[in-house]
This record gives sequence, C-alpha cells and structure tokens, in this order.
Amino acid sequence: MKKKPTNPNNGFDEWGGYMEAKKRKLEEQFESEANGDRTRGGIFQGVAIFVNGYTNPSAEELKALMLLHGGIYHHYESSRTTHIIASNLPHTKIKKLKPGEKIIKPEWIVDSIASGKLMDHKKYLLISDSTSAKPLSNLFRKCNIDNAESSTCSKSEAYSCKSVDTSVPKVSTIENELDTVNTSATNAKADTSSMAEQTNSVNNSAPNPQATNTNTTDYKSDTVNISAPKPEALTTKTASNEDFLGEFYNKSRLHHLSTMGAMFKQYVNQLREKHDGVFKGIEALRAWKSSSLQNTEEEELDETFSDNPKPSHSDPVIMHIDMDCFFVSVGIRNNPELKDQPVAVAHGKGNQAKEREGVDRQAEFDIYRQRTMNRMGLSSENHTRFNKVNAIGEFDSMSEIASCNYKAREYGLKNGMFVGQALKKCPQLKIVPYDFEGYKEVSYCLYNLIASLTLNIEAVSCDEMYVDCSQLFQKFELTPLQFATFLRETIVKETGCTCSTGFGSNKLQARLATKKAKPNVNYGIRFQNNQEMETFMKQLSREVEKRLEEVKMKGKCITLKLMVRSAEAPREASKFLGHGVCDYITKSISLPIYISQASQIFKEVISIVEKLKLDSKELRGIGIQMSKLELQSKMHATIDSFFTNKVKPSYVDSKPGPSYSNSKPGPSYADSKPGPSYVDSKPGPSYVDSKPGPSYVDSKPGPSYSDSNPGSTYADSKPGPSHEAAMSSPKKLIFVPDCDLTKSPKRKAARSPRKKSPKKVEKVGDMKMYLMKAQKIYPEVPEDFDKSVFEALPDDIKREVLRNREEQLSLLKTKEYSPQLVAPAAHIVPDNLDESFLNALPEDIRQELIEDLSKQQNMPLRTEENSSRDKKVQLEDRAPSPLNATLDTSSSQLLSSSLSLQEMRTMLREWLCECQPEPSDVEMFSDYLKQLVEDRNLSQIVVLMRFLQRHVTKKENLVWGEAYREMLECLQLTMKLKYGHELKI
DNA sequence: ATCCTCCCCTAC
DNA sequence: TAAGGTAGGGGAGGAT
Repeated sequence: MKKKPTNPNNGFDEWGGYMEAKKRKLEEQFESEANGDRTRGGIFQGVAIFVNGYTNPSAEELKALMLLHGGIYHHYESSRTTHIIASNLPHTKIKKLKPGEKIIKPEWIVDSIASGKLMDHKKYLLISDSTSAKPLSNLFRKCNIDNAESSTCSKSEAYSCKSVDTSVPKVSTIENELDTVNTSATNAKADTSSMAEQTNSVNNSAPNPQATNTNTTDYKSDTVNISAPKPEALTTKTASNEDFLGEFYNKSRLHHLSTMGAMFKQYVNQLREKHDGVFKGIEALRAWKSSSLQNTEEEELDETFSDNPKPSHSDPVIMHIDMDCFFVSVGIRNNPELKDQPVAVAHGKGNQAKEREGVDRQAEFDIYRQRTMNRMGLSSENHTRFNKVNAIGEFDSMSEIASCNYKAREYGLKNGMFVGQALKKCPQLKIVPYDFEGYKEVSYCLYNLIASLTLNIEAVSCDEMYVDCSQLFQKFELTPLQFATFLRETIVKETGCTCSTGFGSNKLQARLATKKAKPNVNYGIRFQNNQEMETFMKQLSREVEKRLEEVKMKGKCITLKLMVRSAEAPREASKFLGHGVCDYITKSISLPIYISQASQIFKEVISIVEKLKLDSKELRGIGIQMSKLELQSKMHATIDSFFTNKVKPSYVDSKPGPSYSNSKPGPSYADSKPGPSYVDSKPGPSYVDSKPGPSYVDSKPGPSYSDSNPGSTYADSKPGPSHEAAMSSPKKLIFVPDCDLTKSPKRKAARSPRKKSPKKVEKVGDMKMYLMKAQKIYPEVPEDFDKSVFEALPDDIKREVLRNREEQLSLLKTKEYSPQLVAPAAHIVPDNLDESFLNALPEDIRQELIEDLSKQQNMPLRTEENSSRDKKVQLEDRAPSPLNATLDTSSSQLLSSSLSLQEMRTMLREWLCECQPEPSDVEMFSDYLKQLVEDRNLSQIVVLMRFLQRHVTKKENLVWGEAYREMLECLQLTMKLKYGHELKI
C-alpha cells in the first residue's frame, strides 16, 4: 500500500492519522489515570491488553485491574497490544483470527492477581487444542441426584453466578480492589459470596433504569454513553471510522443475543465439567415444596393438579423455560411502576429523525416492495413485512424495538417494529435503554438456579433453555406445575423478572406448551376504568370486522363472552396477567339485519355490557363472536347443485394410516368410490368407521358453554356391505372440536359421545375452516351426480345423505366465528403426543407442529456432542431421491394420508418418466394434494409441489407444466382460505 | 450416488 | 440518527 506523506498540520485526515492520534490520546489518558491511582507494584508490567467482546469480569473491570497492577489497557487493538482478552468469540471471528494470534481468557488476569504473580498465559488460552476438544468430553455426564440430597448449602449460594463458576476464584478480593477504584458496575459491587446480598444489589440498586449506565460513566462513557463529553465518541459515525465496528457491536442487540447464546451454551458445559455432584438448590426446592403443601388448601390443590397429567415414572419430562419479554423485564425490574405501562427497549428515543439530503423513504420502500414481489410473486404485495415500512413517516424514528412488554403489545406493538410506528400506535410508550450487562446478570441467575437443581440442560439462548426434569421429578415426586411454580416464584424473587415454562415429553411439546402458557402474541385483560374497556372493545370489534372481511361474510347474531373475576377469587391471579378463577357470562343479540362493520358490532356489544352493569376492573376475558353468517360467495348454489350434478369418479383411496384414527381435526372425508375400494379398505382405526367418542369434549365447563351447536358434529355409520352404495353419497364429515389443552386425552375418552353436542371455544381461524368445509363440498362432491342414482338408494341411505346435506348447510349457517381474547391460563401439555393431542392444539400451533414435526420430533436435548452425532445420523439416513430425502420422516408416519407415500412416490416417478401424463393422472395427483390439505400435512405438500416444480421446469414438460400451474393455483387458494396465509413454494 | 458448497430461511 | 448478528438446517446444484 502506498502511504501518503504525512502532513504535520493535519493529522486527522491522513491514513493512520486520526486513529493513531486517538489511540495515543487514550493511552496517555490511561497513563495519567494510572499514575494517580496506582498504589501497588505492578505484576502486569509490560502487559498491554485489548478486550474483545463480552468478558467476565467486564472490560471496565479489567481496565481497572490493569490500572491497579501496572498493566496497560488498550481501547483498540494495536501493534503494541501484547494480549487479547476474551471470554467468548463467535466462530466466525475465530476463523478470522490472524495466524499466531492468541486469545486469552480474563481468568488469566484474575488468577494472576490472586496469586500475586503473572501466571503462564498458555493455560488460559481461549482457543487451544485442549479447550476445543475438552468441553465435549463430559457432556453426557448425568447429574447425580443422589448426591444432591446431601447438599446443605443455602439456596442463595446455589444461584450465585460466581460461586458456581469456580473459574473466578477469590472474586471478592478483586472486587474489593475494584471498589477502591470507585467502580460502580453492578457485578463488581455485588458481594457474590452471598446470593442474598447479590440479590439485594439487583433489587435495590438505583431506581432509575438508566442509573446503571449513568453510574458507570467513569468507565463506560466512551463505549456506552455516546453523549458523554468525550470528543471521540461523537466522531464515531460510519464504517469509515476505525472504531465503528466496536461501537456497532457494542450496541447491537442481535450481536449480543448471538454471543450471549453461545456464551451460555459454553457456560453449561463449564458447569458440567466443574460440577462436584452436589446440587445446591435441592434443599430450597424441598423446603418450598413442604411449605407450599402446607399453605395450600387441599381442595384447591386437587383442582389445580387434576387437569395436569402426572407423568408416569418412565416417561421423560422436558421443560422449556423462557423469560417473558426479556429485555424489557430486565430494563424495568427496578421500576415496578413501569410494569403497568407500555414499555419498549430501543436505541431511539422518539421521532427525531433529522432531514437528510438524499433520503427518499417512499422511493426506497417502493423498491423493497417491488423486489419482494419479484421474488415471491404478486400475492406478496400485502405481505406483512411491508407493514413495517408502510406505517413509517418521513421523519419517524427507525430505531427498532428489541422487546416490548405485554402492555405495549396491547397497543399492537411488536418486537422489531420501528419506534416511529410504535409511538404512533402508543404515544405514551416508555422507551428504556438497553442494559446488556443486566441481561447477562439475569441470565446467569436463571442458569445458576436451574444448574443448582440439574445439569441436564440445553441452553438455547440467554433467556431460554430446555431442561430434562425426568430424574428430578421422579426423585422428588414433583409435578410439572409444582416445579414450574417453584421456579417462577424463585426467578421473580431473584431477578425481578417473570418467565414462562412448558412441559412435554419432548422438546417440541415443551416449547409449544410454553407458547401456550405465554401471556400472548392473548393479552392480560385488565382495565382501570370503563373508558379503557371500551377502547379495547372497539379494537376487538375492528378485529372481528377485519376477519369477517377476510372471509367475505357478515352476520346477524353477536355474542359477547365475558370472564369476570369470581367474588371469592384473589384480586390478582397467581399467573402473571392470568385470568384466575372466573365466572363466565355469555350474552347474545339477534339482529334484524346482517352486519359486518366494526362500529355496528361495537354498538351492539357495548349495549350488552351496559346492561350487565359490570365493574370493568374485574374483567379478565373478552370474546366477541359473530354468528348466523351470510355467505357472500356462491356457496348455496354449490351445495344445491350437489343433487343435480352427475357422478364423475374421483380418486380418493382410503388407506388411512394407523396413527390417524377417528379424531382428525377438521373435516375428514371417507372414500367416495363405490364398491371395491371401500370394501377393500382395512377395518380398524380408519376414520371411516369412526366413533366420535374421544373427540367430544367441552373445552370449558361452565354456563357459557352449555349451549349446543346442532349439526356441527356428526360421525359416520359403521361400514358394511349394505353401505357400499352409500359411498357414492357425499363424503361424510367428521368434525372434531378443539378442546382445552389442560384436558388429558384419557379424560376425553371417558366422556359419552352423544351426551351433548360439542361446544368449542371458537377461535380465530375457525371461520376459515368452516368456509373451507363448505367449499370442500364442491370439489369433493361428484360433479355429475345423477338424481336418479340418489332416488335409487335405499331409504335409510337416502335419509343419511339428506341429513348430511342439512348438516352441512347448517354448519355453514350456524357456526360461530369469533376472535377471542382471553387472559391466559397455565397449560401443561399432555405427555403423550397422539392425535388427540394434535386436535387439542389451537389452529396456529397445530400448523406449526405439523410443519415442525418432521424436523423436531423426539429430539434429544442438544449438546455439542450429540448434535454432531445427530448430524451424522441424518446424513447416513438420507435417501437418494430428493423426495425420499424429505419424506422419510416421522411426520409421514404420524400424519399419514389416504395414499401411502410409497405409492405416491412410485406413481410420481412413473409419470415423470413418461412425461405424458393422462388427464386422469393429473386429477389423481390433484386429489392427492387435496387430501394432504385436508390432513394439514403442510410439509408434505410443499415437498411434493417442489419436487414436481423442479422436474416440470427441468423437462419443460408442457402438459405437466400447465397441470402443475393449475394445481398450484388451486392449492394456494385453498391454503390461503384455510390457513389464512400464503403458501410459499 | 455422494459429497461439498453456496444460498436462503429462521430463531434468538 | 442507528447500531439489520450469528448459528444451524435444508434445498439446489455442481464436482466427482
């Protein structure tokens, strides 16, 4: 590189000029500080450290230590730097290390000070042959619960980060030193020899969330507080500045998320390696258990636990634990008064974006939009990703919200949203700054708490992990709910932050359970006054309007469902923002006309509320339903045409897999093929002869759910030769209502099927499903069905066909459609994943489950060791054909559709080899896809369509190409109607 | 057929 | 002003 001659008059615009000057200045500054403060002999003479990324002790603390012991601290790496210090580096950074460059753990400094001499840094290399291989060695070491019993340590010791982390010995000595340098970083101040005191420092430190940052100005001003009066901080603007990257990473939430995730995975490994077999938290858990059993009335306890299956001893129990809106919780843990206000964590403070030359937001967003449409098709025009940019004004802040609390989410705020848009939706939004040290501190607390009970942990991120509780539960006779309550209470106490837990027999179940338990993406219904309640009802009315519009319908019956705190219930529910014990009130109004507008809906709803004379403070759940819906489409014509059309045989085989018995979610269709195909079908758990037994369950017992919904459910009759003719009748509907997750499948089975028509909790996606059912009639009903064929049927069959038709019609007319927002209750997922479990899931979660199942079912806890093993197995298992590669999964067994995959694959191959499919082939495939849609087998649909797409494109097969496009369009439409979102292929 | 790499997507 | 990183899974497609 050619170096320009140095201009002594202008050191700042030359290469090496500005930065060199800055570095020199910082070093001089450090020197002057050192001269003032240095009181002891320096063991770090000649050592100049540069701290890269997060360390423990922190960079500021290390700086102070270097100051005390004769070393030099470099804000920037330079040729004069002798040692680079880091606790964790992302793999990508490691790969970029220059040859010979060595990274040393901060423990080197701590230990050196502790021993009073400079230790050999080779033992503290972050990346060495030994460290890269070693963490894997003990991964499978199971925790020794037997030893745990002998633990006599206090709870507070058990959760302390540093008392567990033996890699930082004699911390208090060093911290005392730090205190003398007047460092006020929280970590340094806390006397970590006692958890109680650490907790005090967490809970009782400065009441202002910004206090942590302002307190540390002395040491952090140049990196954290950009408004600090240090000139260089103000010059850090773009990547053209050498210190841009450090500054950038320092403030990047995503970078912190990522590095902290890696850090805690590593931390768990460290804990395992260093574990002495004693679980220090067990004693506290025992104490809690005995005291909670005493304090809880038996009756209440029985009720609480009866819905939650007690896992049998042999079953694995996996817990998923996840902090609630982590960044915000940490940010406001010392400000209880902020808890009830909408709060978000973001960099930006408000809508202060300055006018800058060359900016044209509108044009820029248009380009984004255009590009996405080019890539994803025209249908992406209204893609949700554009909401973000559409809603932003010319000078609104484009700082992103890293995390917002549930109160803020009531206003429609979401993580990732721009501050500008958020402030429009919620002008009173409080924005608190990031507190990365705080996140780390709380995370350590969380991990230490869990690690004090078991080390069967898989770290997912700084606020999320899976825990294998099997042994723990068995040993200490705990139920999931007991354990969850203990953990959640303890975590709130220790960290001031709340968390959610979910349990299942595998990780996926546990995660879904957590999702269900989250105070969600279902708000905590709490109102201070009527005004707030009305505002919320208006929002809810708009939601109903929106969804009615989506399915092009209007209704003439409005039902308002309310949950009101029971008089005997405690003022606040035990679950954070949960609904607690409630009375249920259901009132409906029949209108003379069909309506769909939000204002109309709100008017009716509010009139009901006024008549009820409720205290809005006591409301815990609100649901608005529209029913008696008028279809705007040609649905009636379609259903009626059913009896005049002629029969056209269509291919729908009936070989339902054994795993899908009689309780499929949504409508299922029996074989329509008269004669052999039906008779040949195997008897057994096929849904053709389903008995509706296990599927009919009231989701929530109570007065509001007692009204029946005739026609919404019916089962088919038993198969037999006399019914062959009936099989040419329209397909039978077997509709299984959604039910409460807290009910175990066994309880469902105990119910009498015909006792009562099912009453389900209507949910958001339901109307789409009903609409789909109606539409389904058209493609599924033979088009050229001859009325004379109908007439020729035996009378009982005729009656049945008529009844079916009536019920289908009534299904369309009477099913209710309602978004329902109910404050969440705690949920524990049944421990056996079967079809009943699937049915019990809410629509959106069920979809997710189906999509994820093929990847995730029965995953073991992931550790570094077994994840690499998994990978290997996966590769070995991979079958040659692209179709095989993705279909040989557990989902194919669990979600088998009527045609076996093997058959379908064979057929597809044959067709594609011939390249000249008959129209009937196309139709067959089309039918197969429809069946897949019915089965909600999304993953398989996508796989098949992609497979086809690839081959069709490759071979330029026009016949297939056109057929493919038709099928794709049909499928996409169906998917959109049914699931409410685009099918991306 | 198998392996490898690149690219895209998703989750935190 | 804003701080849109990082790991891992999986598909596509090329090299062998």
